[in-house]
Amino acid sequence: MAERRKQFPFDEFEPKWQNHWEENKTFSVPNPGEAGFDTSKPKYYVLDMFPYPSGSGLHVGHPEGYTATDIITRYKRMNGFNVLHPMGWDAFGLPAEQHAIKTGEHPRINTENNINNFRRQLKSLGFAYDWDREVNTTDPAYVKWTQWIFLQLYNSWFCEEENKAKPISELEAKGMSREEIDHLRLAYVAETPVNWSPDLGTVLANEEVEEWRAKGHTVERRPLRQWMLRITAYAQRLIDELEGLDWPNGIKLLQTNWIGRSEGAEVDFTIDGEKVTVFTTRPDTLFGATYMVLAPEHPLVDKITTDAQKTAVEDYKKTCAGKSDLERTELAKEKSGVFTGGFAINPVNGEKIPVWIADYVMMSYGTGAIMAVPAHDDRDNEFAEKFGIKIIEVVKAPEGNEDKCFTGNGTAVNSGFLDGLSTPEAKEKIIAWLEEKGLGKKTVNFKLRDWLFSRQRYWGEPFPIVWRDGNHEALPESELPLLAPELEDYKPTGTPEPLLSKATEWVDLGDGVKRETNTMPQWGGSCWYYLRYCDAQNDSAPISEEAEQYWMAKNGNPGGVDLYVGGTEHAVLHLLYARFWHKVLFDLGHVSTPEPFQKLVNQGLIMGEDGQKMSKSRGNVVNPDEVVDLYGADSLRLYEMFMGPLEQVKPWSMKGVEGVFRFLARVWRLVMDSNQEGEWEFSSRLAEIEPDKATNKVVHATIKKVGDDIDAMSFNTAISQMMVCTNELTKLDQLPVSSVVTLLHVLNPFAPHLTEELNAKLAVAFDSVSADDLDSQPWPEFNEDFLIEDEIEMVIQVNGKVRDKIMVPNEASKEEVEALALESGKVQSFIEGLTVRKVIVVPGRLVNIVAN
RNA sequence: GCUGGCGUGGUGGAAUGGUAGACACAACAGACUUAAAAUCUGUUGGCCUUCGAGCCGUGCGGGUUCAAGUCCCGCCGCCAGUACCA
Repeated sequence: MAERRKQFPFDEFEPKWQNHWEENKTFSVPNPGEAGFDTSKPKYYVLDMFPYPSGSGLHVGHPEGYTATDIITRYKRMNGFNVLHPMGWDAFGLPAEQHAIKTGEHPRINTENNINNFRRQLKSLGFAYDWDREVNTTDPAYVKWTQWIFLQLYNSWFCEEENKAKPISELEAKGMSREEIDHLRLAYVAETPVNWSPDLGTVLANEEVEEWRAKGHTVERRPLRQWMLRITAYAQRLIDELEGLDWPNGIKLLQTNWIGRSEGAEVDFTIDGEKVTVFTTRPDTLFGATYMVLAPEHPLVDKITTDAQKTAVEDYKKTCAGKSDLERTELAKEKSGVFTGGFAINPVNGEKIPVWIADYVMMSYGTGAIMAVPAHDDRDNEFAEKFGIKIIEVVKAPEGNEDKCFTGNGTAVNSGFLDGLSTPEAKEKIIAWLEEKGLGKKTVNFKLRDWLFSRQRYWGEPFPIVWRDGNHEALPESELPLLAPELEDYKPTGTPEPLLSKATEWVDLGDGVKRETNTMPQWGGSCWYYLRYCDAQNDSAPISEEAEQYWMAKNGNPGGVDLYVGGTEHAVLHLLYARFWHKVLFDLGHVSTPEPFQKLVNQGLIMGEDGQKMSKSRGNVVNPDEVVDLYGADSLRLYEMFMGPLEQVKPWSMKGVEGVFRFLARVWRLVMDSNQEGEWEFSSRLAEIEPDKATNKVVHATIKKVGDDIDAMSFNTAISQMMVCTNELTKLDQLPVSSVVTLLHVLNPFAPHLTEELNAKLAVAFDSVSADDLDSQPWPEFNEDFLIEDEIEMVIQVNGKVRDKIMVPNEASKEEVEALALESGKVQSFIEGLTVRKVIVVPGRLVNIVAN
């Protein structure tokens, strides 16, 4: 480690101010009805995506978003808002369970240790969190309400007519049977194929598979009985209600595509008198369907396969079943399939077309059967060419299109009564025709699948469910939280039997009643933590009505949280799941907004100095503790904001940290100098004098720009303006105290320790300086008058090229400016012999003389 | 393949259609110092120069405009996400 050269004593005053904030609970904010709550202030809710407290501690990527929200928090406080800015821990998770398997120690212990380390690190950065509202998803008091919300889902169904969730009790009142009701619940049990890892002892979400495989674990595909959440019921609302949110377009698009709405039609074909329904987005190409493909798992396959094809079909089905979805796509370079021997009848023209099975058709989407139109679908085209199936053109491409297989909109041909119609017209007409004949109907399909919600882990919320006579039953609210019992060992069972099944006493309730042994995934706790922060200590409800209505108030927008900052990795998972839960809670009347997060900002990844993604194996990971030790928390905060735009991916540079460190040292030296003995004393340049014009100008321009830039979350440019201001002040022989204090004010949200320290020192020596902490004082106002200059420099262009610069009086009219410009000697030499055609004057900026 | 995003000095980056390169890093030169560090000052896109200036320059090729890094069209490259979704 390099020798520390202390240019200012950050290692003394940073811990001092952190203790001061902690002791005074400076950043704790009361709820409505509590002592000290100021009803006159508007609210502002600034939220960070809470971290998983991993064993390796904070990464420099964490403080990037956290510093951004911290600046906003401090700035909004200074502008008169009640600001809610909390932090907590997404603490369930596989790593803690892995640790438990290795050591036999309860995962809670490891989790607590990691949380303590994370909390210490965050506090060492001086963030303005309200630590009284700290939330931990593994805390029994929190688990209780996660399970309570699950029961809300369990006890609800989705009413299609009203397009919202409603209580199950309504169905019971109608006299519906238990079986009918169980088919409608938002939380239900179903047998589905899942990613099962025997050595991890759990199923994994699709997106988790790669990560664990890379670490050497095996993952296989097998059908299991699982808890599912009916997120598909909300598919349309999850798309439509993105509309009013202030989110990056890319994220909205990602969610929209993930949900994957496609409009089309279901069309009924017949095979040996048996009806087969296909889904297509291009019903207008029905005349071009030259074969049909069924998914290998399609229930009709066995029925229609002829004896001659039986062996081939059976073999093909076996090959497909042995492949995971992943392998199925990895090996997807070449189309494969087998003819069943059966023929389907095309309802539009009575033609007999061969029926194939192929793995490019998925049982899980649409109807698991397609009509193949090789002339106008790339996949069908590839397949037909490989197997020599007829290709009939039924859409004429627009003039000039040379595509081998045209998939766009054109004009219908070879299509009987559709001929001559444009694609949209043809779609409409054929759908009307099918509906009239009872051969099909307009349909909407979504890619989104219901959410597989159970895991076989230990370290997760147990389901508050018991089984009696083969039926599931909810635990009464009074029995929550239901906590997992301690286990002798946490080793996986090796079978898909959940780990909790080892706790036989806990599971077996007598009389044949048994507990559900699956646990919830980590997403459960993170789906509603932003609500819990509003009322973190409440033990009679997840959140009180009053707290919800204040902190999650709409203020004219659909979302309750005013600003949510975090990484893009949660674009479709957490952000979709949380929206879904929120909508259910909204439908049931527990929350007052249809959306949880109004404004979303994604911070960009911080790369290593080598431009590669930071990773232990590359050895390019930067530890924030080390940076704080060498340069202080303010330097780390400031550097992360100065690197570039928040949303952008950018590489770390220790030299860059030194740069902002030098800047903070310059600010320090505005106030403090070191004397012969090396002790700090007040700078002799400081004086309680009126700033001159130039000083006022730069200081007030800084107030304005920093405020505007914080609003726009353009922190890097705000910092550069403060650097400009500091450089100007450094040049002065006599330094007005008021100007220095103003600079400290605007710098405070960025570098709170240094600025509070200097302000406190100045307050002792100068009567004009308030002894109050900067964070409790209002944001300084700028005076527009100071920004106006008597003379402004204007650029003179001839034919768009800069030829001269002149000073003109501020109040000069366009005509006067034009005259002055034309008088310029340099301009004269460039327009000599030319005719001036036009003169454009942009007030305060430039003059462009057009001549030829 | 598809969908997004992005291409500006040696580097990170700045620029309501209006002076391209703010601010910072690195580099070089100088001041201070016995010396180094720290600090301060200056230079730093390229070409050319008679030292006044001039010419070129924001991935490439076109276009719109008095004026384009910025808007439009067509390419090329990089990054991210996604993948047989009918």
